Amino acid sequence: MKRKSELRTVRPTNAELNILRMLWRLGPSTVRSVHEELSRVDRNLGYTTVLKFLQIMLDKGLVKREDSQRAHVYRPAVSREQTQRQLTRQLIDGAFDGSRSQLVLQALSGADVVRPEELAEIRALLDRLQGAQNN
Amino acid sequence: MKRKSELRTVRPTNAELNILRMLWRLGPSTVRSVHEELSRVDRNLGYTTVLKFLQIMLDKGLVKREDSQRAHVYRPAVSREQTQRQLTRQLIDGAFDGSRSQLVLQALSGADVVRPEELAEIRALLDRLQGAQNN
DNA sequence: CCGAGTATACGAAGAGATTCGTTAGGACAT
DNA sequence: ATGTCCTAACGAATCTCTTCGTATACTCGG
Repeated sequence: MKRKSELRTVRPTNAELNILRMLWRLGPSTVRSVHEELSRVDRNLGYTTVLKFLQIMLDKGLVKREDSQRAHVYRPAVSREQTQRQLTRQLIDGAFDGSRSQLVLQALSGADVVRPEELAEIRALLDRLQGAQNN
Repeated sequence: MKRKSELRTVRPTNAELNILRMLWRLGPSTVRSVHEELSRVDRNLGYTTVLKFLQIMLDKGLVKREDSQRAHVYRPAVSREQTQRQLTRQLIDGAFDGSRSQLVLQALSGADVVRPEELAEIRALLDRLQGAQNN
């Protein structure tokens, strides 16, 4: 069976997200590479399990693959940012009644350390938002 | 069967989260009330489906119930804030490589409108964070 | 050519999530 | 007492997620 029509991007499951994280970090990779990397975190995770997931994800359109070589090479078909947006939106809708800023408050209030550059970046965004609203 | 030992709070599933949202909004409610409210959003959602979920959630420790009346009254056993913390942490770990501020940036950058009070609150938090780090 | 090693493909088991149909019991008006 | 209406309880079907075992096929050194 070939991949489905995918009008919208499919939400990755937890296990799929673990694999996507690796692909985003490693770039195009064989099943073996992904498996080895994942094994660092999760010992006893089978090779064929990872293979199966990549096949499923290919079918869902979450990854692409180059199969001209014997060992197929997989790469993400969705960007990290796109996925972050998607999941963040779902969290906001599901648990924060649609309020972005409530999520921001929640995330910040739990922080103990934030790098200065990030603080600055956040402030810059706030300034832009405020500017946009005052005009 | 009575509820399990629950050392840690169980992660609510999507469907369970929908019901929790209603309970947080409505306060203690009968199955019927919850069902009616949910029906506004999701037509064709069976009454016994909601009932079943509430029973499952009772078993998981996500809700409590008062069954002295014929129509049992359910209320949340987990707070909205607690659940928001839990889910936010999972999102941060799963999709943002553990970086809180990256989530904040993501959430803010998608925003078009943020209420002034919230902006102020966010700034206040930023100030506190910055102060804590400079000392 | 053959066997060891490494790949993919496939199917299926087991757990969890979601959704109801059906059953049975209480309340109450007739 | 009986039928109607509401309620909870239960079991089960279906779907999705997660994980492998097994089969099969390619590659390369001897």
